[in-house]
Amino acid sequence: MSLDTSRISLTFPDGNSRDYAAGVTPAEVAADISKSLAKKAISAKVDGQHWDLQWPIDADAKIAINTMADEAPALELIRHDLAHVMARAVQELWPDVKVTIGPVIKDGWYYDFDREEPFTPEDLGAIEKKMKEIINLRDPVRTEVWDRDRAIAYYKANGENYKVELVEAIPADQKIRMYWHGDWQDLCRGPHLQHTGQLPADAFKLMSVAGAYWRGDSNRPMLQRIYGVAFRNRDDLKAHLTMLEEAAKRDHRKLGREMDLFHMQEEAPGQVFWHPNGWTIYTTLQDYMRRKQRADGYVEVNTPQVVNRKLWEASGHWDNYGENMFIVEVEEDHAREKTVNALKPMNCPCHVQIFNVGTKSYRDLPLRMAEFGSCNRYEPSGALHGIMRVRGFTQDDAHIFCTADQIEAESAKFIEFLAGIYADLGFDKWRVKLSTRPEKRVGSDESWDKMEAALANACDMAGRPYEIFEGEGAFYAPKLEFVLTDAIGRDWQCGTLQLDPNLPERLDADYVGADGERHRPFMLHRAVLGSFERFIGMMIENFAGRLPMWLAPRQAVVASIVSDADDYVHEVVAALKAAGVRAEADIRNEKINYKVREHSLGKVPAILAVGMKEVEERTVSLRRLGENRTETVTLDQVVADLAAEGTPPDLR
RNA sequence: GCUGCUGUAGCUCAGUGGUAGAGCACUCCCUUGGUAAGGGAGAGGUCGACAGUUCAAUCCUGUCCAGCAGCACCA
Repeated sequence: MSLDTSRISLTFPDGNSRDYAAGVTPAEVAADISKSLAKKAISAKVDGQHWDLQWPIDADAKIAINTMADEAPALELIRHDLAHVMARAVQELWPDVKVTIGPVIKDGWYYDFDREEPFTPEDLGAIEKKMKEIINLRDPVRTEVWDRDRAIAYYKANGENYKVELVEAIPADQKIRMYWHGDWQDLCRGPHLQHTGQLPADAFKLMSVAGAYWRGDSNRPMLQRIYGVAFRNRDDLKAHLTMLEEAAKRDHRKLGREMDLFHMQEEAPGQVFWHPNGWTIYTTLQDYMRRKQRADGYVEVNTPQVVNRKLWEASGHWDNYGENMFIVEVEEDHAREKTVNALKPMNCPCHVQIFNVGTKSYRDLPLRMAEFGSCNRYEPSGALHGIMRVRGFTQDDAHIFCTADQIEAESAKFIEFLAGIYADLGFDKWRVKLSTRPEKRVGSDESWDKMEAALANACDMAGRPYEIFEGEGAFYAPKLEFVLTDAIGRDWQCGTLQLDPNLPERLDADYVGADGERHRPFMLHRAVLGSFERFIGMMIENFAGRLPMWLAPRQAVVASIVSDADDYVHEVVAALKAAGVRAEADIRNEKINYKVREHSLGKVPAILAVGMKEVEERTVSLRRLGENRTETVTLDQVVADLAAEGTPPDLR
């Protein structure tokens, strides 16, 4: 601690410290250490904060000088400064374009522009070229702190209305930093590189252009957003582009076609035509879920698809979600008015109807009511995506009717149930999000305290850490969401556990308590997979089509090498089928190479080739998907092995 | 829903103001081949739908439908 306020002490990562005049910049500190460091430096870490090399340091601090070797700050600065460089390139090419915002995102950045003409792919090439020119200029970066009025006046004079709005939105206690490289100016809090020449001209790429609302608000103007990706060097960029190609190869829409799982067509947008192969996956998964649910104390029900609007009015869906419901109107000659129904968008109101039949006792609770409920929602056209976001789908839905006291134990029980299923399905990376009370809500703070605590405690009981998402809960109650991470690192929110004191109230559900009085039950909405359509789509991409044997629609193909082996092929198929293996014969007049290629592309886990040698020895030549070696196995052995591997995990 | 792009054979894609082509898949023939495409022949299309411009539209214009990317949405 230096006593003289004009002197400060900076401590380096190695523990040594040096004194400097207050207001020293990291650039000066770096220069003080070595000439080469001064040149290589890109930014600093000052008391844990990412610090521009030009920002003065006014008090004692820990300091570390960053170079391109420090991955996180390097990528941050590269992507950030490329956003500025891109904005400058655009304005140099088209001076009338207005700039807005350009943040760093995963793998890169974007920048939103206001321009009448749409950007074309050719424009992106021209912008990239201009960006490289700007990088080569090695223009130093300069920042200044301005006062608000000056910044507003400046942007007004330049006609940059979006920037005016941004400046006005900056909280009064925050500095307004103005940024330049060359003569080009932007509003930016930084930090930044020393000069544009520090940017890797060969390690970025402009990817796409798309519309985006100003400030994310669909009532405001639509801007044009250009996306870019950037890395520290060319190899990293190439690796990223290769990864994108790999992800494209996993696309469930492409694999769905190649594996003959399903198709979709214009006449039924957002709805799936399941083919035999795809439906096998679906029913296999559903059978598994049904067994798991039964074992966990659920009863299964089934409820109507077409339900009169009266029920949706009572549940509140008609008012709140009417626009997203499929309406079915029926004209009846004898009726005074036409009957208006809606296809059910969710199952809960129907489940309450079942609950409401007869008088329920506290002894009936908790009542776990499950349905593989077919739902239809009129999703906005732009939201549809393969079988992942559809208008007709089936949830692995259930509602647990319980008392307030039972919420915690039921929630914990559900988390364990879900954990077992994710493990069976091959997902070991998943996390829990706890969404808490939003600003607009109903119910007292005490009741929110209790509900949030119940969910948090349930996570603790199940031994699962959770992240809190403040204000993300529904207006009536908090919820848990279960997010799993797939094989290529993408997150999918699948499971959910939503508390609900609201719907039992609206639909007047009650039970008789031990005290002989009527009480309102709580409802827990819960799902593990979410929807079968989405979950299967996600699994196809996760496994790149190579589903675990028990879920693979075609588990084995027995292929003849010569037609004299055909009879034996049929015998092998029959033996496999008898053992419960989904097996097919391929005795087409084609070479074995051709058959192997076709079934490999079809992602069949086991190809059993049979020639005269196998016929004589009563063996098969087994080739597993993804391997290019083969193995000779006796018929009995291969039947036993494939049957065992094809057994669902809960039946092993 | 919004912005942009796209829509030609089952799939992937060429192409033209004078009503169309390739490869693969499909059917048939030859071939019986030992682990990722053997050879030949044939069949297959209201060029997304509807209007308009034109002597003539798959091609140009408009509207609609669907798909793709992003945004917004996701009870």
